[in-house]
Amino acid sequence: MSTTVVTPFKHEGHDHDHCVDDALARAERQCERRGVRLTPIRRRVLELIWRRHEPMKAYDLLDMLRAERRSAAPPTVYRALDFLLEEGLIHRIESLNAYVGCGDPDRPHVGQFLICRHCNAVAEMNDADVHKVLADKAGDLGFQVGTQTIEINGLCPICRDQGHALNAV
Amino acid sequence: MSTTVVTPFKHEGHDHDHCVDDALARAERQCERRGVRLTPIRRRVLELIWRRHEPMKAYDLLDMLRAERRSAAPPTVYRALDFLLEEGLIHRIESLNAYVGCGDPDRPHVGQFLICRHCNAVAEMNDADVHKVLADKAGDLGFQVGTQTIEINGLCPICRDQGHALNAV
DNA sequence: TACGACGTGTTATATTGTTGCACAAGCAAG
DNA sequence: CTTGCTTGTGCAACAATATAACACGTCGTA
Repeated sequence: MSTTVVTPFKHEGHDHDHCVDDALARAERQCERRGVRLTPIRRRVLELIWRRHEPMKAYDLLDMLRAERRSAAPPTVYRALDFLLEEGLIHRIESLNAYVGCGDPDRPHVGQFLICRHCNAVAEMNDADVHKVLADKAGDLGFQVGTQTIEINGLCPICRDQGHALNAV
Repeated sequence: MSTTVVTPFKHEGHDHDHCVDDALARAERQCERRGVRLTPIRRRVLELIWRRHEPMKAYDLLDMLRAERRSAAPPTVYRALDFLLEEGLIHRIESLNAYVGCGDPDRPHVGQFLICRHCNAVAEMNDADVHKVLADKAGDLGFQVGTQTIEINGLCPICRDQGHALNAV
């Protein structure tokens, strides 16, 4: 089984406070190791992203930031996001213009995302088979693969079990 | 081999006029069959997209439209794009906010795109193995797959052969 | 003819992301 | 410690992408 579940769906009963604290602690350790600064703004943005455990839009983050920091403006948020992306602490979901926390920031990687169209939950996989079959097929066409953007829209286990259907977006 | 190359890279020596005319003729036939109207605006937008054979941005299309139709405004372009997307005549590249022609509009499908970071050329694959491995892996996690967004950034055969490197974006 | 569906024109607005410059905070060399 | 460098932040404006709302026109058809 080559699947690594980097960030699972937020299942019922998971201790979300703990999950967020964990992510922040990991981020702090990693930044220290790398000699980069997880400043209060950057830390707060990362926390806001993890708190919701679903893709967060830049301007939603901005609104939240503004509630506690009068000076917050678009560049405030985008700079923090750029830093967090750079350090691998978050990923950008292209199909949503939104950002999610990364459960495994240590190694640089691109994620393979499963996005629930009903509840917006996101899980991140990192599956070597997926990566390989894409790289092989692209290679057959003479294409040299750089970064893969893979975003699957559908229904998460919980929403599926609740009888929500794919066709009704 | 489960790979279908829906739209190949524009290789040297390919007769681009013919390629564009073909795409337009196919589009016309398909719209007629379906009883929908490929109006002059819609046809022109489709033609502009095919002409360049690379991802086209909405506002670039708008600028071109405006050159020949004074009344063109953002809704003019976006309505045409919506129609063309709906009919499967073009695809949207999420990671670029751009649009490309589809070489096989007949059957509804989502494409798997190879995008050259050097020359911006795009090829569309539609590979059943890729689709299946993703669906299987997602299924293992209890996720029901709806639509797949797959966009691979890298180097097309020509740019690769010319010695361009991946790391230099 | 009258109606209804569809396509377009027009204006305004919403959403998402960037540039440029000034200032402040942390840090290292002398 | 202080000078100077690098990095982070404040702030104002702007650029790029996309949608809303409503009026009007065209065309097929009852």
